[in-house]
Amino acid sequence: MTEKEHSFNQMADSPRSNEDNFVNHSKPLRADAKQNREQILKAAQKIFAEKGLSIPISEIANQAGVGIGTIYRHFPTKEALFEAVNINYKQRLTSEAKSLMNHVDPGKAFFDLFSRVLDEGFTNRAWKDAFKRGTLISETANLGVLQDFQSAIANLLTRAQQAKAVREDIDVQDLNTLLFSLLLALEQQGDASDIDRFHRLVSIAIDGLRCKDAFNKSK
Amino acid sequence: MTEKEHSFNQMADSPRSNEDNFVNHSKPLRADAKQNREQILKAAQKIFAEKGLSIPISEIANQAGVGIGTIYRHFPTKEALFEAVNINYKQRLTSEAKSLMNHVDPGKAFFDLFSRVLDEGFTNRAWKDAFKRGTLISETANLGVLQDFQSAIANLLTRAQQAKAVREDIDVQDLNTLLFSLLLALEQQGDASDIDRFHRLVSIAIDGLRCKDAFNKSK
DNA sequence: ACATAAAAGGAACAAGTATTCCGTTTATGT
DNA sequence: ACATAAACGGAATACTTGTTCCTTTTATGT
Repeated sequence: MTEKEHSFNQMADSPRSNEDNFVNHSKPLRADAKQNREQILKAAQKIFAEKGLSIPISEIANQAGVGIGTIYRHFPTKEALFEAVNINYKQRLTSEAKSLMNHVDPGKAFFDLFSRVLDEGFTNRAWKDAFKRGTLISETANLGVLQDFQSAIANLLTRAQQAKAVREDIDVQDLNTLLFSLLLALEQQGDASDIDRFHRLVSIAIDGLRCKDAFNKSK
Repeated sequence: MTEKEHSFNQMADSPRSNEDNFVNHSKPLRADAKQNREQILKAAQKIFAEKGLSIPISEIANQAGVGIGTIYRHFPTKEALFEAVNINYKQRLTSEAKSLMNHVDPGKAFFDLFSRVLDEGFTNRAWKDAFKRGTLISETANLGVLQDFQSAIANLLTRAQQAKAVREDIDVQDLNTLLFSLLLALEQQGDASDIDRFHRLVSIAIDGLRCKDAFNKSK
């Protein structure tokens, strides 16, 4: 195994005390602390997007110009930091989805969102990894964001199906899995930057999703 | 990160001495050693297929009823063991591909192989992982097997394209990536056993791969 | 049976990295 | 300026898992 990839696992199984190990951002917050928090989020956003969930937390600390301890003061786990960063992407895409819900052409609206999600993933590794983990959001607190996202997609899918633009035998879960699989597709094979190949794959998926109406070629 | 998955990485960077640390299977081989070797391969085949490359080597040792040291006596690295197991799958599928090369219907031949590869991956996690790693085979010694496999697929693809059964803008690499992505698709989402969903995805891919001849719906 | 080289086994080691702990530094109100 | 709680930093800890090393066991030929 010559590969030099970073690890995915090994987050401690049961943190000994999550009590007040990190700031309970509910009331005050000292000036420098606030600034550091922002630096951490900015650094995390950048690095997670570039390298994905797998980079060591220490790199984010470096990039942010703070110590490891400081990160843990602000976020209880690496996971929590990851989510804090990713929730933005989700909200952005959700609002795009919502604005597409009233588009005159349900088919176009659907495929537009489909492409948007894929484009985001193509350039944003954090988004890919979030998809990869299944749980787009696990915090109970942010459950709403996930539900919004899912229901926006479901809505677009249903409308497109009713308009006979998308095959009717699939559900949101299928869609999710399909998106996921395409996002991961280019992770392998050396040049993950081959955008042409990526577009060809997306094109295959889109054609495959189209409603075949009546004229199905026999098997 | 509550997930309890096993690790993917962390194989030592540069083994200190691979000289004669393991048996140089070229001449003799004591009776018990031979038997153990087979036990190890059998166990590895089973466990890798079930759990993928990520299970700890110690589990294979347990399953095989031998010590860890014994495994390393036979195979220089975990990687080497994995390859020893996987080479079989590749040879099997390659011979299937070759026998399809003379099929009367190039389109059917192509899609049959396509499905076969996916079915194998659906039930065999080792195969999925092998795909995932990009390097289906890295040993120079076994390079031929990989080339056979690739060229068999390339042949089927080309014939299908010439017969206007498959869209012409894709190459073997695209195909590889597509297969890979579908194989990974179900790794996420709890029930990896949802064969119906899997078939729906494969169906989408197949429809997307079909040649659209002339009547392309406008965008 | 015996000698001996082959083989087995598994404790010890190496490495990567998330998380904790605690002594030191700093912002803030008085 | 000062006191003090808040925040910081990063070495130490914990834990996982591939690989090595060396002692003990065993097959095999005589």
